[in-house]
Amino acid sequence: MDARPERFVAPRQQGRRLANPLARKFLNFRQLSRTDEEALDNALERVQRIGSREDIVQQGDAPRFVHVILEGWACHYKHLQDGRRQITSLLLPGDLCDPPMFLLKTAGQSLGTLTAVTLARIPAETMQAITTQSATLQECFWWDMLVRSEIQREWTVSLGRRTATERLAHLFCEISLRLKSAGMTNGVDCEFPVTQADLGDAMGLSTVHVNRSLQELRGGGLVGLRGKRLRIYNEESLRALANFEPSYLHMNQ
Amino acid sequence: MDARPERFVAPRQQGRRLANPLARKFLNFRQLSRTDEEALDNALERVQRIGSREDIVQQGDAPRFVHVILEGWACHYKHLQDGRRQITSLLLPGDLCDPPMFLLKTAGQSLGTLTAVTLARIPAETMQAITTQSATLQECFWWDMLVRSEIQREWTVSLGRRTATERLAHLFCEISLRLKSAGMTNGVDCEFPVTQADLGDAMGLSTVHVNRSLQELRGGGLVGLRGKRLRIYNEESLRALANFEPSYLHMNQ
DNA sequence: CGTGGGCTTGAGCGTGGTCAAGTTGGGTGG
DNA sequence: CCACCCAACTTGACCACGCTCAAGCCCACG
Repeated sequence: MDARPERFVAPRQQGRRLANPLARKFLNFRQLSRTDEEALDNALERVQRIGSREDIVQQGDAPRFVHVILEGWACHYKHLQDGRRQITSLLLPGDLCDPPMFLLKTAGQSLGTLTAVTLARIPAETMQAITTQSATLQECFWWDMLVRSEIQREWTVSLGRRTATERLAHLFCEISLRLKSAGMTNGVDCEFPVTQADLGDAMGLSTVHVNRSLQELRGGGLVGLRGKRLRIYNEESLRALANFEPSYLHMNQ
Repeated sequence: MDARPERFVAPRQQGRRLANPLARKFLNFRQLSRTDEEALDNALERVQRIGSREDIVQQGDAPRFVHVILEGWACHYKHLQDGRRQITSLLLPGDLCDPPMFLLKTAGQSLGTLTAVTLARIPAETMQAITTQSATLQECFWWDMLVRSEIQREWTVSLGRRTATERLAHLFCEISLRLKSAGMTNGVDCEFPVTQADLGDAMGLSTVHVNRSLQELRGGGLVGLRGKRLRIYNEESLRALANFEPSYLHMNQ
């Protein structure tokens, strides 16, 4: 795990200030004052790179930071003792990994990377500080938490009541939209660096069945998934198949 | 829906102040000052009674209140258009139904009762007020949200990777503990006013299969479930079967 | 050029679903 | 207090979605 501490510097582009990925996400909910934005920039510290398939937080650890993904994908997961694994959430660039978890004494689930990841973190005290200083930021963190919770609920619906193909279709719709809000796709073509085994662990399916369901989606001309890229050929049909209602993601309020 | 507005009055018992169910729950996390406790008592307003199987909030509604269950059971759920239903969470006495959801423009899922329910509510403005006035209360609400989120994650694990019997066993362990923390059971015998159909909708199973799995648990001498009461005969085996690790509920920190 | 991780395919099986018919029992009205 | 009724529960027969095991394939990487 080659960590190399350095302060986060929000990239600037074409003269226009490009918000850091977290600020960018919050903009879906609220305008941020210059002060808020700076507070947020300063809060992110110790940018570090972590390899693929490594743990950032392990089950039982005492949480001391809020992590933010800058690049790469990660996930929360849990192992049962006989080896079964369930991925409970997927974390994309710009995502907060563990909103004020340090209010809890121990992390309930592990947080691991799916690809190489660049991440920043906010120490508990900083979190406390910026959150008491700015009511807006406080609401932003709440908002983020509420949205993740909606996503989690929707996963519950998928795992409980959707068929294998529906689940995958629904997940593709969700991820595509989330990446779009992070400015990482035009909605047609995006990175999707997740193995079929991972997909299975996320959607409660076996690898084999993921593969076959994927073929069904491909066969219907709905999506393409090759070489870590997802292509959505027919978004309308995909959404119809998945019964996808984007409102739960609460984008562009 | 016979609503009869009245202010919430915390019951007193044997000289010792008995906290309102919300305060009581928060005590799992933090001591509350007298001021905090009073603020909380005053925040709860318009106690009302709602019949069984009615909606408190419907999908798409604009949230304006945080509801607190005083008596009875409720649930969040979602219908798919072909009639499939998934219950995404179970709400017990003392539970907050929708933490600061009014930060979101619309409710993603419906909130309905499973039994007759007595509930109080906190208006958005009050929520704002008590939360800015007391850092402790603010943390309490965060804590509650984080715990619900852990529960939600554990459901994801159940639906994704546990067998039917394991799911039910795990749920029984969870509910029993949650009721215990609400002071509503000694850990052996508790109310369980949920039909097998509801259980199926919660755990992603058909009613028929719930029934058969239940018989398996009964046959093993682990639990009894009759007449809206749950009896846990052999907690140890039940937990072992379910692979139940109570830490995710973060009780008695 | 070789190797291993990830993907694909096939065959057989099992958990859990569906459909349909009873049975039980709590709650209501006579 | 009993009779009735309907919702909830139970059982059986059959079926299918998705799992397991096993083998082979592809291709990115060293």
